[in-house]
Amino acid sequence: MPSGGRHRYGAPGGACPRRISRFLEPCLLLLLHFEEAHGYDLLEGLKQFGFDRNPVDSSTVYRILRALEKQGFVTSRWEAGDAGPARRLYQITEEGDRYLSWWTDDLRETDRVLHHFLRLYGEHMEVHR
Amino acid sequence: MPSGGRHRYGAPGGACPRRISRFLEPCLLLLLHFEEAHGYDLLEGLKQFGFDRNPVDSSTVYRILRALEKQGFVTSRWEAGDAGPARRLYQITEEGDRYLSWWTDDLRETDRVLHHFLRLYGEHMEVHR
DNA sequence: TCATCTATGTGCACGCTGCATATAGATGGT
DNA sequence: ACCATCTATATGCAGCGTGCACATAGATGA
Repeated sequence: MPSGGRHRYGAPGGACPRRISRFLEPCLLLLLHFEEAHGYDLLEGLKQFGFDRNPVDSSTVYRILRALEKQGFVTSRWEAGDAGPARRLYQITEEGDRYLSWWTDDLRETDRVLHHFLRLYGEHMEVHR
Repeated sequence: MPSGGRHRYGAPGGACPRRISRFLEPCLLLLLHFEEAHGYDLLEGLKQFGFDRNPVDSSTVYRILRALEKQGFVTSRWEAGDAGPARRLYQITEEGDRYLSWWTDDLRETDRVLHHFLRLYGEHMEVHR
């Protein structure tokens, strides 16, 4: 469920209903807080955040990284490839740290709302069949 | 934070980064599982789901309700207004019940992913300052 | 030479959603 | 009678996020 055809408003296909809007952004920042990395590897690191079932599109990742750089949340430098083509190595900035912290607070609020919904659903369904 | 100007990718303003994509849909279905209601009152009921800080736009609610009806997840009938204009009274269907159940499973998955992120963040930040 | 893998990027189209606006019956004040 | 206001539903438009198709290009191996 939803079983068959693709319909708007509530079917996997197109945008996934599961995903939190712009969730990729804090995930990338967290991964970069662990260690500097380049986009191609970040794609791997993202899998643990539920992006294995619903794989991430690489173009989206690169676009977010460029946007984050434009806003000063990360910096990048070209790394000459000893194996393979050149690649951007991304690094989080102090402002990026703060932005990640803000994002996390925001996600905690999302979590609260989500719990409210799930608790309400559970309590209600306990009674009504 | 984010402090000043409006920038894409991570600022309240425009779409709220907090919100789960299409979250209104399961909220409306849950409220309708409690009892039949019309759109204008559902706007009130939504406030408990974090839509008080970031108020819901009524047009969005009405559009979702019509879409849900089109797909057979809810039905509506006109109720002659003894006070005020006529209004649609919405009722969830059995298929709507199943759809809500599917949505809830999906939100539980979101919850797991969210917890993974928050736990990782917490553990990491415990060490690194 | 050519397919393939690594790595990054652009163009386009579609869905979700907020804002402005339209419609219209009912209510109440001047 | 007129007009503002509240209730209630709905449409048009525009912007953002994002997936898909495709482009680019260096390196590797058959």
